[in-house]
Amino acid sequence: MRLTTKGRFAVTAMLDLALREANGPVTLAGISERQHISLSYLEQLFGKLRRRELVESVRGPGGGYCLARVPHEITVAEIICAVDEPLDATQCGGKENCRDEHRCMTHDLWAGLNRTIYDHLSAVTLGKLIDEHLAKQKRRSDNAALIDARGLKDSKDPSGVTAAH
Amino acid sequence: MRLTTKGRFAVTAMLDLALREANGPVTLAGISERQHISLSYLEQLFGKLRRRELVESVRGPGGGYCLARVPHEITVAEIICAVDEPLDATQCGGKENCRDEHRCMTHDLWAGLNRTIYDHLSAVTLGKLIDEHLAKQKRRSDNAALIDARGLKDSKDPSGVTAAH
DNA sequence: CTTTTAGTTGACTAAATCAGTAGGTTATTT
DNA sequence: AAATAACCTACTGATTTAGTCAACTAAAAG
Repeated sequence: MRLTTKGRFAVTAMLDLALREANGPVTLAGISERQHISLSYLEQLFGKLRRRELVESVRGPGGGYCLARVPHEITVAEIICAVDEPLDATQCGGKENCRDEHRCMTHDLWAGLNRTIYDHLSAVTLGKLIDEHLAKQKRRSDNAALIDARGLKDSKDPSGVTAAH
Repeated sequence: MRLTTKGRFAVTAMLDLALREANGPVTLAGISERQHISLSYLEQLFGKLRRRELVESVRGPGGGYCLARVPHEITVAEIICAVDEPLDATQCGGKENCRDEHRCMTHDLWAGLNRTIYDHLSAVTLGKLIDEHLAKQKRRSDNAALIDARGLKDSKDPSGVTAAH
């Protein structure tokens, strides 16, 4: 399992999608605007996410993407694996080539390490991230209500998921 | 924290070093041969490892590298961080640029994820890896002794850390 | 003192990946 | 028919990866 910005972009985009899909399909153009990720790059990422059946697409006007499963059944590990092409941790390239007496020393080492990281990221679902995000939202708005007791709210972005640069 | 083959090479090399340093300094040429990592690439990696004070060098004949600390005090996280240049997880580049109402959505997400992975890899020390490796060695040799009760041993590599391609 | 060993440094390279651009096509709604 | 938005391919510049090459310094052995 490899960890780069690519996977992070994908998780960010999926989180944006998850937070908004209640109102129907979410367009990539919208995600692109809110999260400041280029549209074409998103198209590439969502092509992979769709092929891995993490999202479903709806074409035409009013179309966009929806999650293919409920947020609590989509893990961060799945998202990252979908977009980051695999990394052959062992230089023997998987398992076949180690044909000396014992497998190359790093084999079990990396297999174990990969497992560890993968398990950890598998324990984190989109649903969990949403819950955390909303909890934070709530804390913030409670706080704001306390400080500014009058509450002059005219927010056009009630979900509060617009990226701040 | 980023995870690529570069960090894995470094950990592999450090493990080879740790398993052999009892007999004095270990040369990069030796590690190169055993683990099939190019000498020049190892030189680059060990330059960084030395600057981060994870290893110490001894020049001249009989020289090579030693661990700067005991194996149980060197973590996999340290090794990876030493060779992999850092990855600004949040596209706002750390913490300054998020100057809208709230920080960019991914900020806490990635900060938390980074922390998680880092903590996990910080819990794994070279010493631990050595113990696991030796335990595996022992199981294997016990097994071999059972199967081949005569024991025709003329191994030139008692440590058994030579990479199998 | 010379030679050999082995680390140290810097410049350079081919290949791969990252992030994005451009330009088109298909499907669906209005 | 026009507009929308997914889908697809090819291309690009920048960075990273993994590695080569060459010159240098420090220390030991002869």
